[in-house]
Amino acid sequence: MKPKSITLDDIAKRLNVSRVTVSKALRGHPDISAKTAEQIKNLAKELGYTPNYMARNLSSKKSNTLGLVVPKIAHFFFGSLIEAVYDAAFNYNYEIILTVSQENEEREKKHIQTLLSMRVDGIIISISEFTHDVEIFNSVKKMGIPLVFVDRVLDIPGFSSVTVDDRGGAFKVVEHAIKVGYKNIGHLAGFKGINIGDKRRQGFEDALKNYNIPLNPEWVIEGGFGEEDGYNGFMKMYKTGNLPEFIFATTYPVALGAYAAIEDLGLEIPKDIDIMCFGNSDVNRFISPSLSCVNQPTDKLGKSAVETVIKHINNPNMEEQHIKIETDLILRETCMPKKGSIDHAEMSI
Amino acid sequence: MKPKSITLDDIAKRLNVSRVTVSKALRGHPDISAKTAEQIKNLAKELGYTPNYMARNLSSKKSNTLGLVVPKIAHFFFGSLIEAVYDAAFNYNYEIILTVSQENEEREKKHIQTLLSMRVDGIIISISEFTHDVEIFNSVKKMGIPLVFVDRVLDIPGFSSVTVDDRGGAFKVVEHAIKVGYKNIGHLAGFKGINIGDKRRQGFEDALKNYNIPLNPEWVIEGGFGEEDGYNGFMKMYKTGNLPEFIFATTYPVALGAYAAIEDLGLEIPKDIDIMCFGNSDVNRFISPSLSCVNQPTDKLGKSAVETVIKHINNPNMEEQHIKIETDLILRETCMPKKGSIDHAEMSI
DNA sequence: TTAATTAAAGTAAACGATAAAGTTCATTAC
DNA sequence: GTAATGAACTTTATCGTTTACTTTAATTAA
Repeated sequence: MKPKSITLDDIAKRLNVSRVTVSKALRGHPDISAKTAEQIKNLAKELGYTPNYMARNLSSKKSNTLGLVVPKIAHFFFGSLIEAVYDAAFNYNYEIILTVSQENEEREKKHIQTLLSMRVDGIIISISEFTHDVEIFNSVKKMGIPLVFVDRVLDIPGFSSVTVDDRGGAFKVVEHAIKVGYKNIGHLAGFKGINIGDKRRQGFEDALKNYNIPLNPEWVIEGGFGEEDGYNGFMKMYKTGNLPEFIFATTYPVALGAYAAIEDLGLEIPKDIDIMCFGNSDVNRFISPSLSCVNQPTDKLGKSAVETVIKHINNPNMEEQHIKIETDLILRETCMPKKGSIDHAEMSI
Repeated sequence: MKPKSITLDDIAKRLNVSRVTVSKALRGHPDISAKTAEQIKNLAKELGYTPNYMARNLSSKKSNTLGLVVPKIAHFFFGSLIEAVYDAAFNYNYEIILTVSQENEEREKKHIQTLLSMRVDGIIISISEFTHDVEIFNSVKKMGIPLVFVDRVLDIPGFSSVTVDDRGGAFKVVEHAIKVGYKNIGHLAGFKGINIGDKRRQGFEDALKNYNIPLNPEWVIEGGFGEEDGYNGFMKMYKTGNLPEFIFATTYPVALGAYAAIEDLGLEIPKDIDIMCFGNSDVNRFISPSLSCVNQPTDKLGKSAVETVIKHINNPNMEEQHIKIETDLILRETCMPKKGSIDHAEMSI
């Protein structure tokens, strides 16, 4: 039924050499003479030999594989991040095993277990919104598998991380709004207890403080990172009867939710309320008015994360590193000193 | 240095039973008494035993793993499709190995090779725009690994496929436009030689024929599936000095490119030119005017693809199946009989 | 000439599991 | 009372590689 696949032994027998000779030849080991190596390679190709990585990895105790855990895929930021990680891994000759937690701590835990069982050489993870349990990460450490956090990190010692400068990016946004002339500034904030929520809020507060602008607690709404959160958050703020002039949204879906609420309320951007957010996306460019934001360079994030795990793999004693990637503002039609139009020069994808 | 991980033998020795007893106990095999099984499970947990899938798979010749090959990730359609495949696989207890071809035939080939070497139990693939070489697919078949095409298929015998009804979906769009009252209808078409290009164009042509509307060849521009293609395609059409009233874009990025061109030309949608496209996205909802389209139900596509490979795996003699998923129109502000507004009820993500 | 070196293999063991085929002892059947 | 059955294990073989040693014969050094 299922055709038995060609093994090293099959090739060895036909050529009257040993299994090991074939193995070495195929891997370009210098032990083997050019002539023999060529014969072997030719026959391997002819027979359609396909190496069995399970056997190889079992024997060599190396899988050349990196595990990647993300909360979701169909999201601009994570989509780009994943793509960047794949690209970088490809260049270093590593395979990626991607798993998706769907923002679910249990599922995340299960995925990490699976990756460990697959004996990946290292793990890159962006944790779910709800991840608090540290235990699984300690098991990872116990097994001696390097793990690095990317973007969404858990603050536990012994692990490297690669993040964007969330605080700095948020600071930039609010500073920009202040320079544009706004004094009444609100924040649709993310959850507390996760770095992207905390640090962005911190940047928001720091910027206000830095420019001596009072913080109105009614203008800071804590919630999740999705569209509904933005919609509900804005509605909640509106119901206080007192809106700020400008809102800093903690993610772009939150901003989009706010857009929807604003339209439903018959308000106008930027006349009645202006807005910027953390994180770029397709929609930011195309929505009207196009949405200014602070950009997280996903390519750098992904590349750096891959490089960091690989360093840990090659040097098990390396100390933890905490890499911060700088953000940059992307200015579009919202929060503009003077009105412009969509900049088609930034067209991409 | 690297802590040696716990094996079945370690557990077996401590409990003075055989390795196999431990293996069976951990897998819930009925051979083992409840008492022994519990002891074993407890010790396994205590020691932090992590099964080694490489060894397991090598021995059992089953990996419980599906390979997935897609052209890109950071694209609404593929993002959703991937998520759907992961979800479905999760429910069937299969792991997914995702690889990304970046629309590159060579890379795609390499990835398939890797998946074969990993001994995945089956492969799901959406081919790149440029894939023509059939050879690699025949090697897959020779190895007896089931492969099913999803969305973008290669027309070769012996493989199952799951696609949306591209022709039918395109037909629906054009039919809708005709019913709205348009008679001068153009098409920003995709490449020939790939099903999504050919079938969508076919649906376009069929609809015109069906309603006795002449086809103006100047209004059919062939190109790729990206934003630039849409931009350039529209510009090309514009330069003929004769625009249709309505354009059917073969993908949503093509439509977005057209939007950009239309704005650059100082034209207005839908007054000067109306438009719909094949494929939904976030941006479709948020762009102004919001973009009507025919939706590809990615959840059904993904689920069906997974189910089909698994059927092949469990029944190696099963004949090829060609599953077509029906599409549905999503009507927004473009190509509307009467003007409406963004329907926030369809908010998601 | 003889010992040391080297190139090109080969041999044996190990990697960590599972599958298939025993073994043992207590029950049950008749 | 003896054979058949079944529960609960054990033994042995195998999966397809790689790793770490050997071996062999030829080459080089002194």
